[in-house]
Amino acid sequence: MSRKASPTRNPLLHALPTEQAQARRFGKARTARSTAILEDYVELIADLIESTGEARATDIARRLGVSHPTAINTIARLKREDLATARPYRGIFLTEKGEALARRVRARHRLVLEVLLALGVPRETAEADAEGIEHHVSEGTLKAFSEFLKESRVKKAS
Amino acid sequence: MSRKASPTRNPLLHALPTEQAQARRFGKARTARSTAILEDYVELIADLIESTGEARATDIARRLGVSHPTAINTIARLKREDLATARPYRGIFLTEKGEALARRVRARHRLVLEVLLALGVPRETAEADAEGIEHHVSEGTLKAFSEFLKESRVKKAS
DNA sequence: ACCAATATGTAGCTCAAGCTACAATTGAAG
DNA sequence: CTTCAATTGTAGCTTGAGCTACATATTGGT
Repeated sequence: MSRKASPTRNPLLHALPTEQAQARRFGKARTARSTAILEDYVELIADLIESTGEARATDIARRLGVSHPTAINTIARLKREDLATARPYRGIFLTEKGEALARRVRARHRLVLEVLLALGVPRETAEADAEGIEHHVSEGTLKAFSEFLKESRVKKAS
Repeated sequence: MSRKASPTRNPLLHALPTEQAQARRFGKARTARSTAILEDYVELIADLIESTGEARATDIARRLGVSHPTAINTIARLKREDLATARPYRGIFLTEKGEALARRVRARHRLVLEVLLALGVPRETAEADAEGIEHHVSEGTLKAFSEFLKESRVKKAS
């Protein structure tokens, strides 16, 4: 095998991105993956507090479909990252930072869901896919999404 | 704290999904996250073989932005899952199963990218976000996406 | 034919996220 | 006020994905 530093051997058809560009993209995706779980928890905690008045570990675990120790471990990580607070046998609360993140995440989630629906994705499919997609939607894409929705609402109104 | 099995305490505003439904969705997202990496590797290997004639471990590592042992470990996982083959110091090849996955993944990737572009997302942003989003786009959503593209092409032609 | 650079492989670590099994605490109902 | 079911917490394991450091193999150039 060649020893040269990966010489792109071929002027090719649908050209690969440069190594650097591609590595940057994959890196972003990796970061998004690792924050996705924190975002899910924060969003869910906010939802639970808003709708039921409290966020309890078991409810979180059940809604995420994981065991309660898993939930507790991740909540510990939330505390480490200063996103949530919890004292033994009391409920879970969001810090200011956590609240701020929750607001951003929920707004993004709603927008992604609306776009999927506007594109004709069936409701249940859209709800499911949005759960995964949302974490990978950057500011730039969000912007385009809300523009698109604005337009498509105008069109519908006419 | 109550001992009752999470009684939804409140007839609420933008109602939470049921526990089961939500757990199902989060479960899907978790599965997607764990297969995302395999998909990335398979897609990249296919691209490398097509454009340079071979897929070498270092190139894969560099393009993913990870160390080469990480790449080698993951390639070992690909072998375990019967997606790729590799003999010591020879390049990496896809099995039939791997090729099939690569075809699906690349088609999905292209479609997601096109949709983002059609929605007005700037190219570089779209390329980056697609890398993360693609893994969470189900068949149903894909179908809607290709319908949408068909329509928007028709409109543009008029 | 050799040597040095590159590529590949191996060892051994960290961390996050999942799990099961068990212990401790709480609080509602009797 | 006791009891007991539910909740919460703890211990200890597995697996995947990342890393660094080191060892071995390959190969192009001299």
